[in-house]
Amino acid sequence: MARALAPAQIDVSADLIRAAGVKVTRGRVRVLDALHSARQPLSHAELEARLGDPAEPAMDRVTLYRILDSLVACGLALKAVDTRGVFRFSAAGAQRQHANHVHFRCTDCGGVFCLKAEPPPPPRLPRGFRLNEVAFDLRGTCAGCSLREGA
Amino acid sequence: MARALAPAQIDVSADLIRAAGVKVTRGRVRVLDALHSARQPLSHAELEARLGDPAEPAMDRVTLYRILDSLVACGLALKAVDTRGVFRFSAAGAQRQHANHVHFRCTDCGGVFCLKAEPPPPPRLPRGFRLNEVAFDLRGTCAGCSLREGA
DNA sequence: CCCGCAAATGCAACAAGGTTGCGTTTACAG
DNA sequence: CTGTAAACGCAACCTTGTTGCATTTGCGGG
Ligand SMILES: [Mn+2]
Ligand SMILES: [Mn+2]
Ligand SMILES: [Zn+2]
Ligand SMILES: [Zn+2]
Repeated sequence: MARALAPAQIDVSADLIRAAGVKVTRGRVRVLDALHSARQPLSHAELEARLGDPAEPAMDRVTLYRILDSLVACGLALKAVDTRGVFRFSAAGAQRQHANHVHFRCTDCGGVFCLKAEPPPPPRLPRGFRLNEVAFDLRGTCAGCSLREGA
Repeated sequence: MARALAPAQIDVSADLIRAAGVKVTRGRVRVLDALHSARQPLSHAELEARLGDPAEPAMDRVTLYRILDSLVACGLALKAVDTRGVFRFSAAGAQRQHANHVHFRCTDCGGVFCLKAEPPPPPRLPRGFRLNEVAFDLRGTCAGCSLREGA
């Protein structure tokens, strides 16, 4: 009861996981759902907080690490290190939606913020070079961290 | 005795440190020397190993962290995170020259190419955000790799 | 529907990298 | 030379991430 989800919408994550050839577990589905509904790459700690569903029995810290590793291994998630040296995870496929705008990376908390502006056109490349991706990243301190530390 | 150093060469690090407006200590001089003579950015662990001078009393782990922080704070060293999430330090001045132009990173061979173009002006930031650094990186395959693989 | 087994999970212990608190020592301005 | 703020050494602590092992679970095959 109280399970009001659009039938066409449920189990998208489960299907992806099955298609990737690994076991479909409650944990993997929850984590992949969280990654899909996130607007920026999430750290292990942020995921743990976001997964705090009172109904669910709160998954183990190590299990979350292993789930993330398995999602990366089968190509469903991407892993990258942030400015603080902490790993952040994002749903694969979601990265293309971040291709066309600028990102701000807080050197203090490691947070990633999507800005509205789109990246400027790339300069002319030397002969023979093939462009694949443009990364226009701004680094500094976010509003929260600036406040907290900024005297 | 046994102190055979070219007179013009000695104390360059000490002078830099003094000019930066912080106290000149044996530890800071040793670390800045090590950073200057390194060919790549060094991690805390690598520095600790490299500083294993039997004559000196082997500086404390925490002190090394604090020395590195102080060198970064006064602009004599740069701190960056590597792909494993570990901080690496380098003498400033070496990289300063790469601050004001665009880079192309070959995803195939890992090479970094400096382009002539300077990075475009950053977009307006949300309220409270403080900008420190702008990175405009292009990713793709360089001329050599494009040729070799480009069938 | 049930079984068996590999894969996944939970828990405890561990490890590396980094930070904090505090008493002692040291650089250096006056 | 002296006083003092800054730097140092040491112990304890924290966060992020990993490993070993016993228990549970997804799921293919009967
Ligand atoms: Mn984005
Ligand atoms: Mn350059
Ligand atoms: Zn921040
Ligand atoms: Zn290349």
